[in-house]
Amino acid sequence: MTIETANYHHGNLRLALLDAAIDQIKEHGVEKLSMRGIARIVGVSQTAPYRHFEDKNHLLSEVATQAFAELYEVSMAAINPSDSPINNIHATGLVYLQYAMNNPEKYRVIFGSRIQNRQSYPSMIEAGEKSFQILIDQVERGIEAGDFIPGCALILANTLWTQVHGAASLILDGFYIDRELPMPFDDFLKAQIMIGSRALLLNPPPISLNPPSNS
Amino acid sequence: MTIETANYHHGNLRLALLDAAIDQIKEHGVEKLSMRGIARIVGVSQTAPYRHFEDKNHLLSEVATQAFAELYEVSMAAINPSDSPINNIHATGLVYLQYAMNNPEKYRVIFGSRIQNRQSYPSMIEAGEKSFQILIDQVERGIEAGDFIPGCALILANTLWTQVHGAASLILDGFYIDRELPMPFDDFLKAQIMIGSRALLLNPPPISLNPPSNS
DNA sequence: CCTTCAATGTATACACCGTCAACACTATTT
DNA sequence: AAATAGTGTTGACGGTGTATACATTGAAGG
Repeated sequence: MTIETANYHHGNLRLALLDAAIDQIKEHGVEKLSMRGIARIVGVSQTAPYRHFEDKNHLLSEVATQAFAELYEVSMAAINPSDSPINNIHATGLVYLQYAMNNPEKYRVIFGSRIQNRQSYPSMIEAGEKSFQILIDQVERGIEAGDFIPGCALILANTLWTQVHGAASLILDGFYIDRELPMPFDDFLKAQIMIGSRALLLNPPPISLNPPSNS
Repeated sequence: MTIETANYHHGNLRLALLDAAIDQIKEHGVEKLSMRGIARIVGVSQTAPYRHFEDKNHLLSEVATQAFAELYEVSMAAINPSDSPINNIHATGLVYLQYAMNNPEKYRVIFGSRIQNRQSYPSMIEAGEKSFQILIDQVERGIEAGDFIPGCALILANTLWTQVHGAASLILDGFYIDRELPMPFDDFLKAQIMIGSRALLLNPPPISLNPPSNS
């Protein structure tokens, strides 16, 4: 209860450890995160974290859950219910990529293979599904409106997800650092999203890529 | 030269270490790979590997280069020069995904964040670019034939790559283990590829997803 | 042929890591 | 006031990547 117990009992070690972990991940990447390291930062003994997290994997799964929640927030904020599904998809795709680029190490925690046994962390999975549901909703709207390929919304939403996740991964893994692109990077991202989502349209408009895309 | 020097000098430690490393990666994943471990397997001292690989990162980059080469091989084998670009793209996409699923740990070495400073391993980068070039070539053919969106082949090829890489990542990271799909997994993969590549077509045919796709 | 030398191996050591077990302190409940 | 459950510490075990110094050897040059 008291903020300054100051001595033996930390007060809110659990939270402090999580914060320290996220900090370290942001700063030096998941690979460099260590249990002993965050204990040192928070100022407790090296085994204290184990009173609050069964092991490193459990800690990471909580970080991932939190990151998923953030991904959900930015995606949701990009949705405008009165706008068209395709526009909403463009918007969420863009903020998704921006989140990944602004939080590369957190994104890697979510999707990298650092966390094992994903299926045994249901609250993390759920947080991820919640974001995905945003996409499914928009796709369903598009199908109902007759704009998208009819059939299974889940499949279509999946192509969108894989598209944008693939782009995020490749970007974070440095595959575009040296490659010379024919347009500014930001336009490149938009073009990727536009093309990817074009696949969903029943009658996609003919487009060309040379003029830097005005829709 | 002699196969059985048997004692102090191993003969071809470098190769033996690489083999052991790939073996361990296949069996237990990159995360569990250790320099000491492969030294133990090969039967040399724990620091012997450092006579042949500057550090673990260099070793991994060689494994990745090798895996890229395999990816190139399977992709190239799926190309039939007399077939249409879109069909070739479908075919390479499928074998790409199959490679990823059959060699999950190797795929993770290539793309996971285990390897740092990618740009300082030019031969690895080159091996990757070579595979990517296959896609670019087919896209260029499609553009020239007037079937694909005109403009920049690199951008279009990239959407294909991100699509298929995103799918591979999500699959390997276990995101489809529990999700119930409306079709057999193999059809799911094909549907993803078909939809993704549909984005490139200037006048994509109207399709529906419910009948399990007969093209 | 013998010497020399670079290549390739080893032994030892340092500084980390995740995590277990035993013990110490403290807030809360009985 | 005593017991207990929660939270902290100390110390240890077995693992890791890698630097340093030393040993062995096959090949090259006198």
